[in-house]
Amino acid sequence: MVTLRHLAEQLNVSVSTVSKALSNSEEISKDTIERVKALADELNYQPNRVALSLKNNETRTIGVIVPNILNRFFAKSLFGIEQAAAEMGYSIITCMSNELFDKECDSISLLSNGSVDGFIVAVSEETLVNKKSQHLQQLIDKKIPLVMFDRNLNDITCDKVVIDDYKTTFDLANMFINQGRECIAFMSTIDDLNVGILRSTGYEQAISAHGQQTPIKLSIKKGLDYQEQIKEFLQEYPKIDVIIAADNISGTTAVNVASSLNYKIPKNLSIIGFADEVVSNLSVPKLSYINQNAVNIGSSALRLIVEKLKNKHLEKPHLKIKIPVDIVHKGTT
Amino acid sequence: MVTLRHLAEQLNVSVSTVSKALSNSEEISKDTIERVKALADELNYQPNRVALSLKNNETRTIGVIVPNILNRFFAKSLFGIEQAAAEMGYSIITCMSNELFDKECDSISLLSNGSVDGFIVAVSEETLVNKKSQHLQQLIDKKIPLVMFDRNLNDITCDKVVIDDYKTTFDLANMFINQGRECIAFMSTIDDLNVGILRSTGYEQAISAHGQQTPIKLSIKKGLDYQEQIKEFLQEYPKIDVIIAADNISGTTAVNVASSLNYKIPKNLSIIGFADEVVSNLSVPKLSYINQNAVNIGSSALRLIVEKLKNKHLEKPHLKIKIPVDIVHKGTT
DNA sequence: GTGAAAGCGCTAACAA
DNA sequence: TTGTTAGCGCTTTCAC
Repeated sequence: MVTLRHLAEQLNVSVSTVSKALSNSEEISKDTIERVKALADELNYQPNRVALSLKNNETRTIGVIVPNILNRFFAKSLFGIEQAAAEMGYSIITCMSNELFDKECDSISLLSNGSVDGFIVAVSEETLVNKKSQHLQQLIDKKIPLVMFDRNLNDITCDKVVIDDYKTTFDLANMFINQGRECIAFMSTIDDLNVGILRSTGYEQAISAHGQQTPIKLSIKKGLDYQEQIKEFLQEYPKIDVIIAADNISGTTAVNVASSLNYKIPKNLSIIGFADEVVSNLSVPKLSYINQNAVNIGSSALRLIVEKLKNKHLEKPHLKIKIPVDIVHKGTT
Repeated sequence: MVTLRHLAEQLNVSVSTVSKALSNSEEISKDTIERVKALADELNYQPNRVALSLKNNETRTIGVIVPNILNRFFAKSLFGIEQAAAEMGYSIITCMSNELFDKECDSISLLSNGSVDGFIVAVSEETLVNKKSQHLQQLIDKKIPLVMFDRNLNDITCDKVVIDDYKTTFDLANMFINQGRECIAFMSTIDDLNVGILRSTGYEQAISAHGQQTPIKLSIKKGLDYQEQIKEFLQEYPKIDVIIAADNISGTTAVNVASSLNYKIPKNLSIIGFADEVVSNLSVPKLSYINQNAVNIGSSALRLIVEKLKNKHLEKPHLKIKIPVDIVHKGTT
């Protein structure tokens, strides 16, 4: 690695002269600046980032902790985070909790020793279900900036980026009611998560408020065959004419299962899920979907934390940003 | 942030005493060690990682550059990398090239200034197609360890982790030939990538060697509707009784399109794709698949680079690790 | 216009 | 047993 000292020695000047020359200091003669820059270019000098971090007490790196990158929503969020980070000259260190509280704690403590300037976190299922928050509270106590997204804890006071899960399914159910649909069902693989509960409640309250229908819900179990569970559900409630799927897998699966059972979609059965363009294309007909704009969620979270870092002296109030969702009608509504 | 100096001042000892005490040095009295550790615990002291990095000239961080994390294969690879890294006490800084050469270069130069100890890279489509390799050659010249996986360049001499793409489709085609299938087709969305070409060639040579059939290939175009393209292909070649899909989207799509056209799967039409359990479950019947063991590829790459870092003084020959694939028969074969 | 020195937080050789 | 010092690579204040 080429250092300032290498340059200084070769040019017979001092390290500080080289440093100043490279930053175009007025103190240094034009001639020296040129000589220094020429050699720096030639040797492909790059200032050591670690030394700069130590000196400036900032790493320009953000720690990102997500539960599971195989979940397309988190993959997209991470994509948004990285993209925004690259634009702003930041790097991201990514850790995956695998939905485990302990791994989440380990990751946070591994990084909260100066490795990163702040954190973006979506907590694990375990953390959420057991409402554990000490590890995040510790960050706040240490005054390390924190932004939570999607999976957030009410106990923790920090900036948050979310979608309005409740309102989304509430509106959706009402939309179908207004279309004259008579048996609107709901299915979910994420019944234990706050976002899952909010989506479920939104659906339920819309149906109940209407008064003519009762909520019909399938809570899909993780270990078992999804297709079988959906098939049995459809057979148990043959009157179902709408399915609202709360996650990004069951919607597509439902379309394909229902098709194989010769349902006419969307004539006799409408299906909508939380998904995106790519997932939508995996079913015939193509799944209509709620686009959560995960990329946007991620980039908003990143910009928010960089904002906080730049104004660390100010004690700004904490924001809760709600990213709007899009309803995209394809072949199943 | 609590530093050694804080501890030292509070305890009226020197910084070096504190440092030694915390590392259980024999030089320090039991009593002092206890007092130091007690205070360190109380104040939740954590050694500053940046300072350690500067001192030791190693960051215990690996730079990971992938083309596109929304591709499930890379998401899984990244998962494997992170998991192995966490086990070995390493962090990863992730950059996404979005299949662009320039972004890839930027990421590499952003990180090759001491930010990371080494790189794990799967190059972008652009890099691959244009065979650009200067940016990677620069790493090698600087003696920064590099491991490439999946998308690798022949020009670059470094450690590599891959699967045997050619042999996989070659064997697959022969399997179907031996089953008596008479019209084996191939489809791909990745015809421009080396892995795509290898898979295509494997298929083609197996078919040609057999002599009774001619290769039938569909090169799926990115901008256009996948389902339409597959539908037209099936209608153009109604005799097709096997589809080998080279990527992780077209297999599932093909099953669902063929089902909607009333093909009897797998009786009259077998389909197999490069996919995994989760993707397989998205079609009815469930897609049979080649599991590339992406997680394993990722963790192998990580372990390989850590190995290199630990033996940086040794000039070991470069390895090319071939990760075996699994064929998983589900409902479409 | 240039250089010496201090300091970011840490470790380790050396001194006391 | 404890402390002093130097140094990792950099910036910046202060001398010259």
